Amino acid sequence: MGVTIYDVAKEANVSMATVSRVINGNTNVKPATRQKVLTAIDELGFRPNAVARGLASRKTTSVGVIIPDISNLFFAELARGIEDIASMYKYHIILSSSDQQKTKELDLLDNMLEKQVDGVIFMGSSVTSDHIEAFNQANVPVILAATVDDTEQLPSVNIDYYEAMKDAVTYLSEQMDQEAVGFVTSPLNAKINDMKRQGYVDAIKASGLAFNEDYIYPGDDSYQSGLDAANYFLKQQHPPKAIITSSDEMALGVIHGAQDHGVSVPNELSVIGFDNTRLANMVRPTLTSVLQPMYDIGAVSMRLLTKLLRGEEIEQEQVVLPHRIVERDSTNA
Amino acid sequence: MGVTIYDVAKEANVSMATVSRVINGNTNVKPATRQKVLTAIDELGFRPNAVARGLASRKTTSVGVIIPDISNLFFAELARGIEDIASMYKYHIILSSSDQQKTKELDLLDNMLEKQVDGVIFMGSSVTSDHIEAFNQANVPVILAATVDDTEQLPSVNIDYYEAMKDAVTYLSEQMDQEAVGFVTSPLNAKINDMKRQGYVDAIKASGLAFNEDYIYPGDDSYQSGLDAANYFLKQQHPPKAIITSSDEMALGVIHGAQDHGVSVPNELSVIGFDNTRLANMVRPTLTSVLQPMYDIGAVSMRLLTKLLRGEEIEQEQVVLPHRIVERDSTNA
DNA sequence: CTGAAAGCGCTAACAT
DNA sequence: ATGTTAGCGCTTTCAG
Repeated sequence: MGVTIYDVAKEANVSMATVSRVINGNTNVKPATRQKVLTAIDELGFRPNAVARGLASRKTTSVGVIIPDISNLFFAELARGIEDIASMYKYHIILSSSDQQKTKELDLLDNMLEKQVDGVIFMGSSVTSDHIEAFNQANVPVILAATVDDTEQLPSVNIDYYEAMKDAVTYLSEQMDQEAVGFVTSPLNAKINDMKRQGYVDAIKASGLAFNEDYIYPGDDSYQSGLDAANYFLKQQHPPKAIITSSDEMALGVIHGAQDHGVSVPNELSVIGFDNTRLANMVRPTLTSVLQPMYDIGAVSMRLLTKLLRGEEIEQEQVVLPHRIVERDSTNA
Repeated sequence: MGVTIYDVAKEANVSMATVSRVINGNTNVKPATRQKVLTAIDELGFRPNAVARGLASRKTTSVGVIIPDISNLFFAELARGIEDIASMYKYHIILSSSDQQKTKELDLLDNMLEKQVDGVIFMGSSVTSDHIEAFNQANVPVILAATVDDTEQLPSVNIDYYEAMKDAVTYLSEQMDQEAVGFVTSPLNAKINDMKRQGYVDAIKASGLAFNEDYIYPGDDSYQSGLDAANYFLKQQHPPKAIITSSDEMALGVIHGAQDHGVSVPNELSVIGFDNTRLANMVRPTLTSVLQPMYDIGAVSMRLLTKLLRGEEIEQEQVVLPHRIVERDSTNA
């Protein structure tokens, strides 16, 4: 624009320091002076230059968000949670999609650090030692959202994927009496997928069933791979009587795939999704799903970051949010 | 971090000006010198401070994106288009959701301008004169994406909503012989909704049908309002034989609502959605929909912005992208 | 091809 | 309560 703090100072007959105090809400300003300055600001249409402020104060009030794919419903919801809390605390979001590519993730981090973000929220497929090193080098807090790191060195917000999956399988097997349960995995987050898989295996065994590798289908998180999974399972000699998927979108695929095979859900096949996105209500039969509070994960991550940024007390750096099964019509209650 | 251009200069035995030249790719540097500097940068782990750069150069290589709601599939897709092109041109995105609230939109714009964004992409419900004024005051280019402004004062990227809706209704009435067509509106963008509505009315009249206000149901863009719309229409004495909605999500609602009433789609009722989101494939019957290229709208908007920013030649500031009807199983072809 | 010096617009001691 | 004075880390003339 051109109008600076200096112009305002002249207009209001004060020093630039006083103007600075006013725009920063410093209390040490006589009300009359403040008013004079405010008037001048208004008349001149002064807008403080956040870049200059950032340089002088070494704080930018902006945080970087690295997300696998903003067009994915799951992450978009999470992003919204981050955003709402960020704006509540007057932070801005610099948002970039990484497509889960490690190089891109690291590059984005670097770019964001160049922009002097005050902190970073990271969502990604896996946290390698390269990641950890980069995060440590960052000199600003980094928080993992819906992303697991074995070493637990970084603050993070997640649900207990192992228990969640175990609960889901148990829920299913309780109503089915020793019937096979299929599992459609997702490559989205390597570690999380491992935890889910382990939960699945343990629950299967706990319910007295034999674990069978054939009952695991590697999905890619898309609707189409749900369709494919249904096809895969239903062509087996002893198809599972229930299928649990790693995401709702794949669950819809499974349901429709089953219906295409003339298999009725939930009578002949129970299906349970994961995440409890809005999709769960947008299918017939409606989808039973493991609720993962995406919005909350985002919101809590951002809240945690603000605490770190303001030096507030942190009780727990590894936050585990509750999950639960939301029963709908794709399973027999 | 602490390591500055000055440290690098000392380490490489050159002046900071030379270091600056190297990191800016200025050609006027002897290869040997460049190499020395590069080595020093590497050894010291120097990371240029984009904030300082921004202050000195008056360019931040970041653009503001004001979006109604990032968790909405439609906008998320659009955002992805923006992002991909932005990252291709080395721009960063500052992203904020406005929930279509005018005050919030204007506030966000202001904040982004304080951050000295080089340009803005705006998506919103309506462009009032206050908006126009604010945009003009901005001193950086503002582009409307999937957002219509009557006055055509601002560069924008859209489809022809009027024609698109007209096409959809014509498509429907051609296969139905004088049957009524219902329309579920959306409040998302006031002006766009008007255009769609006008397209609907004109097409109805053109096909020799009488226009009937009862055949328009005011939706709110949610799945639930699609359900409600189906309920509303099917309880009428002469229910429409086809329904066109302003979004795919509402169309799913209509389909399921109809099925709940025992009405078969498409045999007894044709349904056509709008936007052709991924949702269109995730329902049975699959949904015929008017394709609106969200990703492209985002991508083209961002590309247009980069042109404006680099002073490149612009042929047309009001870009109208093509639409078309994607036929699936919710209508009788 | 390289260096010196003057800012960019603001914050943050330090004075007064 | 208010003013003065250094920078923040970099770009950008202007010299040479």
